[in-house]
Amino acid sequence: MGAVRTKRMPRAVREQQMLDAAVRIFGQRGYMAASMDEIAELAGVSKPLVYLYLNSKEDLFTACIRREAAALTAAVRAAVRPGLAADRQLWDGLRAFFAHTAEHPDGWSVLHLQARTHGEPFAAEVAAMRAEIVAFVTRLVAVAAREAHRDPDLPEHEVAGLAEALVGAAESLAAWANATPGATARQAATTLMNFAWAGLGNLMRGRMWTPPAEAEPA
Amino acid sequence: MGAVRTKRMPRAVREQQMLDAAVRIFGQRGYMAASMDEIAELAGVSKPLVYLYLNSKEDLFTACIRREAAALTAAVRAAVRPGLAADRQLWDGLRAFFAHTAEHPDGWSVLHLQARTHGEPFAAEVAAMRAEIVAFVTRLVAVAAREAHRDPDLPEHEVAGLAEALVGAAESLAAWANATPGATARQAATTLMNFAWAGLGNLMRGRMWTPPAEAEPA
Amino acid sequence: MGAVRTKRMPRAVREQQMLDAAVRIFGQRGYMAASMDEIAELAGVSKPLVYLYLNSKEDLFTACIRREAAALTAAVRAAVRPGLAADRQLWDGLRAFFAHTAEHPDGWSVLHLQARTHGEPFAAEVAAMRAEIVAFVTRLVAVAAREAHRDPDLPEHEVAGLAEALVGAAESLAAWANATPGATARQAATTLMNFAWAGLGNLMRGRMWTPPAEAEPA
Amino acid sequence: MGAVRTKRMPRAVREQQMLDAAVRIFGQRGYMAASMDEIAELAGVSKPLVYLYLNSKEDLFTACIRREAAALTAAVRAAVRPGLAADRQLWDGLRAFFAHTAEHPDGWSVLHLQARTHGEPFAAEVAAMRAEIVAFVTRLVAVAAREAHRDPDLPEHEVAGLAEALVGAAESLAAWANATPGATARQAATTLMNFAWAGLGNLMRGRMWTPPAEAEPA
DNA sequence: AATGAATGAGTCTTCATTCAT
DNA sequence: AATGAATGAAGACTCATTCAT
Repeated sequence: MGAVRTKRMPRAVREQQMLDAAVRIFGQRGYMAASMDEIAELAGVSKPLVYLYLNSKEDLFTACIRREAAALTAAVRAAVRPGLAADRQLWDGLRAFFAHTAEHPDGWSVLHLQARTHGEPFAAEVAAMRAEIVAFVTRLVAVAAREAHRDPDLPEHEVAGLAEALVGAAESLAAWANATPGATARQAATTLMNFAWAGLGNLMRGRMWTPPAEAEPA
Repeated sequence: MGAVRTKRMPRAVREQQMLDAAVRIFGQRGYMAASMDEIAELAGVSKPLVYLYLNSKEDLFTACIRREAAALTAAVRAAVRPGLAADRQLWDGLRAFFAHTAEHPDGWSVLHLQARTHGEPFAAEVAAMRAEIVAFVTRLVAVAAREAHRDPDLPEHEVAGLAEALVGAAESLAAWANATPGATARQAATTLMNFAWAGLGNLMRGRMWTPPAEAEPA
Repeated sequence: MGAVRTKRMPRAVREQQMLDAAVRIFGQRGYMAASMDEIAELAGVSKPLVYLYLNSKEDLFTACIRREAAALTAAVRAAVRPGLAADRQLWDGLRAFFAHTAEHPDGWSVLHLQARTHGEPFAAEVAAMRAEIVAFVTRLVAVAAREAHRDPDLPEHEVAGLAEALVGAAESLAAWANATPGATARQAATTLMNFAWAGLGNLMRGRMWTPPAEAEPA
Repeated sequence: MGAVRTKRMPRAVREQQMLDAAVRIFGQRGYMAASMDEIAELAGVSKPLVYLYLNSKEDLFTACIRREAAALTAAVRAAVRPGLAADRQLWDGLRAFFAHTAEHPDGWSVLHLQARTHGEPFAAEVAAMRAEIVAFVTRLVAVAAREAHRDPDLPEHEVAGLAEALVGAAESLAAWANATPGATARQAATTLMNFAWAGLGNLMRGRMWTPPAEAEPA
């Protein structure tokens, strides 16, 4: 079942094989349920070699997270052309995001599910990547506001919430798109653009939804 | 740290104590990392008693999921008054949702993070609850469409995607609101209503965002 | 599955119910694998009552062995009429033995298998019963020798070995007869009489089998 | 009490050490009462190594049964020379059998007592070996019948019962010889030959023991 | 006469990790 | 560059046994 035990490879190559195996196992079993034995076997190496190159289970998991985070952000970045209109940038980024997560379900599981389920060492790693993405989205919103000639009155933390909601919706849709047979990356992106961009547009034009006045005790 | 060992309680009471402890440990450590020893100690009972009443780690986890799912849906249902306008219903539901998750972070962690990270027995349990909520949201969207005199042309699976995105955004915001110091349930709900309802409103009026025509090879 | 929980019975009756259950469980699962829980449930009583009446697992097992041993020897004794010819006595005893073991397979399992598999406290109990039976057989052999007018030159320990072999063969045939569909107690007894009595007869008449002279080193 | 912890041995050697220890513990304590801890300590290894090589308690026990069964049949087979007369073959086989069981009491306990006391996985293993031995004895009886010019009228299942009785008697005598201080393998074999061969001889010549005619109701 | 509530101690099993080559 | 041999530590689960009523 494990990869054929090919002998004598340069370190860099072996490391990638190990990370490939680890991402697959971690993504499918979860961090705790994954066993170093299984990873080593799938990688086609002996366990001591895994330890020699990657030190420990924690380090190995961290390396997986970093590699997959880098791959995901790289995919998104490559798809976005800074010169274009804000909505076009968002659209391109979303499509790249959905496409990448669909093509790398184990990597996405590692980032979205597994890493967040286990304490600080790992969650922080993903938080960093997520912050980068949220920042990117926030920039787009700002640009859009400028394009719409809106006074920059949208309160700071309101924008943060919006970006958070958008990213959260995207993450959720990624899982949904992966699980739903007919759904494609393009459809998911369209749905989200409809849902989000229109809402954002309204906000830009100052049309906000107003909560009902309540006479609440307590 | 463990609860004081109070002696001789009726079974029903002890079971709740155990579930309380289990939700806390599972929520904080995750399913695999949680140890039955720790749960028993926190519950103030011996391990055999936990097994006598709850059978196994799996069954205990399932019981936690069920209890927390029931509590969450009950909280939301109690807040929504069916006679009111659709946006008001959504608003009330969202506030209850954010308030409940904020007050029960471990329960929310169990439902949102831990249960989904581990295979079918558990994920299915949460999926059932989620389906219920998505159905509720979908109904509201339908009502809104009727109120807006829109022809029921919104394609079926488009609506499913929208509801999915809305729920996903809400889930994401819940985590964000819990982690961000100044954020309150009310704010999170406001942000989401602005983001979502306005977008939905546009859709209802037929103003959709159109993807750019592309000349894509392959 | 357990007996119906009938309330308030005199102690003697309850004890028999418990022993019935215990013999069944011990006979089927073995001493170690049997659990007091299962025994109590099958007996239709709570566990503390079992302990109140029978003290401990060891004592319970010993009580089972004693009861079943007594029942078996009683059955054999009842079948044998001391006045008759030796071969007739053996024949009657064997038939009773095979019949009883066939009717009480769990009891026989307790005596023949389970009790011998676990250390001294229990093995001794069965050894006592077995000694009684061997003594009975030995007496019959002596009678037969007298009837055949043989000088009582058969060496003491040779007789012991013979009786041992006969009893061993009987025990073995009991298991075989229980496991073999068509076999009856009568057939098993006939086979054994043919096998044994003829051999004994020869011995009585001084026709022994002589081992080949060997020039063995070491 | 545990063997000295000798370091770094090839797997095959370690496995034998483990089996040695396991046979001893299983033979003395029984399958259930034996603890993997004790076996590992007696073998002079850590418990994980036992699991690494032998997988589980069940597998370890099965391995013990197989090894001891193979050793016993090998010992008997080596002693029997097919060209010789039937009684000589039986005599040689019996002596080898008694000698082997006397020299390997724990192995014999595993085969005769422990393996049969626990359910199908193990009992079947021993049954196979026993069947082989019974078949061997049956062949000898057939040869003897031919040598005695007897018409092959002995009914099939009568022969089966006879072989069963003979083997059972041998098994029983083995335990008796082991437990009785003065008894030797040679004596046990002599006793059994006298007991059995003479009886068989009579049968061959058609002198069977006839059960008394009975007027049995039902 | 009888039981619901409770536990100390032990069992099998697995895992991350290292040493010697 | 790579591995066969080995283990300390821990985790899920069970069991015989006892209180308090």
